[in-house]
Amino acid sequence: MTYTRNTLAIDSFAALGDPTRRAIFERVAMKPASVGYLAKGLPVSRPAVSQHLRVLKEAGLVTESPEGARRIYRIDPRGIAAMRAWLDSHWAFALDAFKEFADKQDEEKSK
Amino acid sequence: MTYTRNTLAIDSFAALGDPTRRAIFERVAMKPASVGYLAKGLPVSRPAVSQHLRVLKEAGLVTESPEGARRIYRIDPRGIAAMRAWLDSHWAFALDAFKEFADKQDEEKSK
DNA sequence: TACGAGTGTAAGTCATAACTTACCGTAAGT
DNA sequence: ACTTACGGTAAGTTATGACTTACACTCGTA
Repeated sequence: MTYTRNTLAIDSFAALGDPTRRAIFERVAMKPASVGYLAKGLPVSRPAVSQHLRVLKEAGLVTESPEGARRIYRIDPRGIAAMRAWLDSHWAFALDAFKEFADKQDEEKSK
Repeated sequence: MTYTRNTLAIDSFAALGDPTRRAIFERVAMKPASVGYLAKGLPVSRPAVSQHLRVLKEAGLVTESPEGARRIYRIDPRGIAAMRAWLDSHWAFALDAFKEFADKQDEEKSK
């Protein structure tokens, strides 16, 4: 069952929902890194990191660029941009709706 | 294994990673609604919706307020705010890092 | 107080996905 | 060419979580 389109933002949420992937993403965001380097600092095997990086790549959150025998992973602005856009589309509305509700609550109390 | 704190933003990503929960959240964001009302518009049972709402509530994405026999769910700005903050903390850096990398790529090519 | 509407929770099932080990390909150095 | 470093993929295991049905609770109304 699919409820909506906008696959980039969607996949990004699912991708960052996993704690291991979020840890990998944060490390890559701090500094571009290879698979082996990332695996050394994490409690999972190298193939696991490799698999997570593929998911992050497909979600538009990181990019891969061969550098000799290694492959350096870097942060990709597209995924973050898509998520920001999705959040912003709800943000203003969320504030309005909540404020209106809060105001009504106050009216109830002061009756 | 837990990698980091900031549980609100973290739980929010995991919560919105599920397509059914994202659908529920989007509907609640558009208009406050009861559990039964939401269930009628979705391909899952009412208890399933109830369980999803609990996850969304614990992630700070919705609030619950009894209204007679019903419980009305509304959007909660805190979850979205936490996610925006998390994203923004990576956003500027992502752009910088990516731009720098792109520039280097250009230098390589023009050698 | 009895009843119907609305909802949360418990328990169990099943699909998904996160992880492991084993294997194979590719690039650089001797 | 051989070897070593690096990393993706396959296959299998296991834990997680999304879903169902059954049950219990609360609130308003007759």
